[in-house]
Amino acid sequence: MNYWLVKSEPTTYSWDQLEKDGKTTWDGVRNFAARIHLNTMKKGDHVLFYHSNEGKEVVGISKVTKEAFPDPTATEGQWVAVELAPHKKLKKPVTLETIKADKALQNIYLVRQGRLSVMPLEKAEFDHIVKLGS
DNA sequence: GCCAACGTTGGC
DNA sequence: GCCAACGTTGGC
Repeated sequence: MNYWLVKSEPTTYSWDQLEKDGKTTWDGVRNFAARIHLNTMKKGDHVLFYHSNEGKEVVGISKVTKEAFPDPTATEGQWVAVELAPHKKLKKPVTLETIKADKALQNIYLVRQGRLSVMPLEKAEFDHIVKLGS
């Protein structure tokens, strides 16, 4: 089992929308590093859902329900998408501020490399964020 | 293959 | 709305 974090601007696609839809195709990723991560995702992996720009907080845990397949929105290039479904909403969102202030989370990509939209997490880091949110 | 210029993302 | 950071592109 691997652990991940994906970002979305809530004005584009929010956690609430994911809960309403029941599942979604996570497409539109056009970044080489992010693509490698999408390709590594396995069915059942847990994925933290982060709202960028508005909120700037981790709001829920989603699950990979379909492993990487060709991105239907890509007209050129070998881009991939996965399918995600909501798993559990965090009782209280974990803000970027909290994460930045937490010694155990200093090394996650979210802090070190703000622009990456799909990133891996260590199990300990994942568990820690979930704990902060419960 | 290097590096400058440019575009995009995302925090503030 | 601004700007820093970083990825990508293109000229040499």
